[in-house]
Parts: sequence; structure tokens; C-alpha cells
Amino acid sequence: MVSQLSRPSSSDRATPSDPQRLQRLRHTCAHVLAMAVQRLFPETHVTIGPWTETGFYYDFDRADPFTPDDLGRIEAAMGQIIGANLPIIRETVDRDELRSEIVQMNEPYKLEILDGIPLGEPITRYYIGCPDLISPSNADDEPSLFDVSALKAGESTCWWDLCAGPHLNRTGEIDPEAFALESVAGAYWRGDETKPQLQRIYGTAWETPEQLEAYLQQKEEAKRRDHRKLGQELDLFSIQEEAGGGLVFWHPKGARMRLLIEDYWRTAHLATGYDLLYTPHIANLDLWKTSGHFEFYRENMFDQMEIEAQQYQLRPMNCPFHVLTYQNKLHSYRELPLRWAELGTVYRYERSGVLHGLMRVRGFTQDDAHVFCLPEQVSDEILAVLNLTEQILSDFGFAEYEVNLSTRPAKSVGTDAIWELATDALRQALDTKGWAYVTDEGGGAFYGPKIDIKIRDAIGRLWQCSTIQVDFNLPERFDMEYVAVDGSRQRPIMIHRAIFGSLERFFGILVENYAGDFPLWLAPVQLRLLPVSDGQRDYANGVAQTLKQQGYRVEVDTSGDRLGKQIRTAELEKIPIVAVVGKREVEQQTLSVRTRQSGDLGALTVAEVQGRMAAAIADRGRV
RNA sequence: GCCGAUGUGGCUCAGUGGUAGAGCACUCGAUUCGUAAUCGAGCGGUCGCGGGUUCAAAUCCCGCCAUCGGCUCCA
Repeated sequence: MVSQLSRPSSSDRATPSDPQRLQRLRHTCAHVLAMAVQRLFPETHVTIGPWTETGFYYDFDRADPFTPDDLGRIEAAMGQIIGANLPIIRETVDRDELRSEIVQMNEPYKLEILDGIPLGEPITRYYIGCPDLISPSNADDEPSLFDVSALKAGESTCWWDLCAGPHLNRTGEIDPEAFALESVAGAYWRGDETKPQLQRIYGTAWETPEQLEAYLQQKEEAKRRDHRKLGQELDLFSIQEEAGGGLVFWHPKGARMRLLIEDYWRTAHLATGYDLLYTPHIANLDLWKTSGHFEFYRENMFDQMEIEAQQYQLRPMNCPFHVLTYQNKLHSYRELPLRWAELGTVYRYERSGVLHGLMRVRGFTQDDAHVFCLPEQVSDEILAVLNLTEQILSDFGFAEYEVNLSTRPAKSVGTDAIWELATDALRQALDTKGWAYVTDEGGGAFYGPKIDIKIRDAIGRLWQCSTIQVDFNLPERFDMEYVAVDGSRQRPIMIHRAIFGSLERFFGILVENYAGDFPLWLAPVQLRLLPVSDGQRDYANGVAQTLKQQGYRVEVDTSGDRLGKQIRTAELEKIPIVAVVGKREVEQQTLSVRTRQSGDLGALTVAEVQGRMAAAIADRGRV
């Protein structure tokens, strides 16, 4: 038994292998964490602790909060448990025996879990360091929690958790250099906010220290790209306490970029058969009662305001306005499909704790559109939306997607026939497009099935932006009609779709994707001219004027700083191209060009610079 | 909304009960300069807001607001 207490040798730790092993490892880490916590804080109740994408967590019930300091102590204790290489033993147990044991231990959450296991299912527990296997002589040299001789009477090194498993065989199989505790957060028991709030300790765990290092670097990279940080540094936008949380101020540079995005979007839509609408940001509350939002979406709506004894509502969505526009006259089947798009600003009440930079705000602009069409047009319209989505997203540098098709949920409106028609239309469009997708059975909205598209960014993260939804509800509620071939009144099908989703959010994603280093066509300032000394200021201004007249975003550094400083400033502002203007350049009527992408390009004429910029803009690339 | 953390000049951050600090930015002066920081001076803060304790509060206590990490929710 001595070997079981020895420090783990490197051979105990497997080299990278299968994902199941990694999950076991992470799950075991969660147990080791819980064991360490209960050793250090015996009054703590345990609950659940699963593995996650990057590690593990365990939820605890304890009156006092865990401090960052505690985290360090817990991590050290985990290191000791791992160092002691304790055996992990699975035991199938009798439900009633275990029940009385849990009652005696006063672990109410475990009791709830046990009682939730269906009768007849095997019940297992996992021991770490079964006391029978450990004798005092085996204690390690250095005093530790698991130095048995240091234990008080009645204490043991043994710890167990009710758990289905699976786990590693010994704690020593965890590489002590490949895990780390990350943070403490509140979490509700069973994810239900009416239930007690627990303290969740998050950790990360990997097979090797190198993998841990890579993960930590990825985290650093994400931090470096954080749109909130870059938004401040590059002076793109702000969110101000005085105005309120979740309300975005677009600064000149951010606004310039937004304008470019909007112009691109409008052009693309007009070119693909859309018409554009502008509709109000508030409307009579009755509209929202008709649409059903007041009943079903109220918790996300700002409070109503009273205007001359009428209730008005700030809009959380654009769709009712587009429906009203449709209702303003009688439509023939010959007019359909109607494709109406609007950069529609909406306001939604979000609980203060969920606000997050540009990603989650209270006022935002959707690149919304609604297609009103005949049933037989649905499939083609969906396909057209998919094509437009691909064109737009790829122009912004996103070429990889993950697609979900969500089908009819249990609670829903509409007939089987119409659900089938719509779901088939979505499926058929995806098949024609040739996109692989995952079906989320029952994941659709109550009013219709939908396709969601996630884009993968430069560091591999997925962001859900685009959504295409078929809606049977609003046409019904508003009694929408068109006149069919036979003169009868028929109900059109309505498709909601957004490609960016929210301009604010998409802009945030762009910032993170490019780490603020935008391709030339999006860069708020494309070229900055740097005069070496005051004598070149007029020439620089002249060149800037010429290029500005051609539509380029050009400015002259007016700081009076030395060249080195001007270059440093431009680099920090991530300006794609700088052009040094000194005596030489003025004499030869050239610019000495330096780009972020390619470094020093030497002396070029203004026409040459203009040509290179035009080429880079045309292919949405860099100089 | 809930749990925890944080909040000090425009920005990044020192300052744990005794006269509010630094760097950058900004302004002014000198320098007219060749590819990532020229030198000097100056301006600038009721220390998130409101209350309380104390002779004395950025510092201790209470409430609120905002931000950050999560939960829940979601574009």
C-alpha cells in the first residue's frame, strides 16, 4: 500500500489522449476541489460539480463567501490531495443505507439528488482515499492535510461523493501543474433563481501543463481583444454611468465605422430586392397588445408612457411596424414577395447584471427585415436570405459558420400542416445551400421554426448573429391578407430575419475579431500623414485634401511631435497606413509609406498610394 | 434581479483614520527634429452618489448607482 501514497511519478500522468479521459480528469478535479473545500471549511455543504468545456466547477453552500485568498488555500490543498496520489474507488451502494448516511452527514443537496434518482437505477459513490487503505506510516514527510498522524481522533483522509462517474483511478493522475482555480461566482441551486444561491468555484484543468498554458494564453488573447478595452483605447464608443447602463454612445471613429457598415448593408439589400423602411421608435400600446408582445414579452419592455391619456410603448421589436405598413393597403399575390428591411433601433429592459459592453445592451439597432410571401415562395426566399447572409458575413471576414435548425416546440401556435411546410422549407433551403446543420428538436419559437447561424471569429470563438424565423403568429394576430389568383383572401407567410443581429453587438464582434486592427475598408482612419517638421505641413495638408476628395479617410498629425513619437502614436491607434512627409518627399512630390501590415514601403507617389489603397479596399484586405 | 469583487484627475494606477499622488494625455515654452516615447513648466480630482461613526474619513459602517466575473435571461 505504500506505493499508493507515494508522489505521483510522471508515468502516472498520461500524455494527451481521448476526450473521455479529459472529461474524467476534469470531473475528478471537481471532486478533489470539493474534498479540499470540505477539509478547509467543514461547515460547507456539497452539491454538484461537473466538467465543462475548459475545466470544471463545483457548487457549494456555505454562509461565508469564498475569498480570492481562500481560492489560493483551496488550490494548495488540492495540490496536496493530488500529491498524495489517493486512490479513487467506485462503490455501488444500497439506496436506503446511503440515504441514512447522507442524512447523518447533513448534506441536504445530496439527499435531494439521491431522492431524484429513479428507483431501480444503480446508485454509486466515489471515494477519494478510502481510510482502510491508508496507514499512518505512509504519511508523507511534509505535513499536510493528509498526514494521517496530524488528524484529530475520528477524522480520516477519506472523502466521498454521490456520483455516477466516471473518474480517474487515482488523484495522482491529475497533473498538479495542469490545473488552476479561476474564480468564484454565485449560482442558483439547479439553475433556478427561486432556489438558494450557492457559491460556484470555477477551475480549469488539462492533461498537460502546456495545454493549460495554451488555454491561459487564449484567455489573455481574448482579454487583449476585449471590445470594451479597445473601444476605449481606440475612442470608438462609450457607455456612460450618467446616462445609464446599456446605452451606447458612438464616438466619431466608431460612428464612421457604423456608417460604413450601414452603407454596405443598405447597398447589399437594395441590390437583392429589398426595400427600406423607417418606422417610429414608439407606438400606441394597443399595437403591442395586438401583436402579443405586451402579454408575452412584457418583462423585456420598458414601462409605458402616457401621452394625452393614451398609453405609448417604446419598441422592443420592429415587426409590428412592418406589419402595419403592410396593412396600410390591400396587396395582390402579384406583389409578393415583399422584402422590407430597416435598421430598426429597439429598446429592451435587461436586468442590470446581464449588461455587457456592446454585446448586451438596453438600446440597440437590429438589421431587421421581414419578407411577406406566398407559401410556395418560402423555400426560395429562405435560400435567398442564406445567400445574402453568406455574402455579407464573408465580406466582413467571417467565413466559417455553425448552423442550427430549430423545430416545433411543445407549446406553439399554427397547424401541423403549416409547421411542416415551414420546417421543410427551411430544411430544403439549407440542403440546397449545401450547409451542414444541427437540428434542435423543439427549439423553435412558439410562432414558428427558425435557422440560427453562428460565426467563428479569428480566435475560434462562436458568436450567434444571424437568425431566420418563420412566423405564423403575427399574420394571424393582425389578420394579414393578400388577394389570391381566384380573388379569395389568403394569409401571407412572414419571415423575420437579421444578419448582423444587432449592429452594436456585431460591431463589438468585429472589434474583437480584428483586435481593433481593421481592414482598410473599415478602418476609421485609413491614412495619417506625418510631417517631419513644420515646413512640410502645407504639403501634407494638400495631399490630405486631394485624397479626402477621392473619398479616403485621411488626416494629418497636428501634434508637432517628433517623427518617432508620431509613428508610435499612429501604431497605438492601429492606423493602417502612415506616410512620412519630410523635405525629401516635398521636393520629389512623394510620400514615404509605412503600413501596419507590411512595414516600410519606401517612397511612393500620391497616385501610387491611392492605387494601393483602392486595391486593398476593393478586396476588403490590407495594404 | 441575485452572489462576489471593484469604483481615486480624460486614461492606467499608487495611496488603510491626520494637508490627495505618479505616469500618460492636455496647455504653454524651448527644440524643427527621418520610422514605436525630446526637454521643461503648468492646468486638472468635493477620491462613484447619499447618509452615518469620529476632533478628523479616499480609508470604518449603512444604503444606492455603475462596472467586472458568474447565475438567470438573451441580439
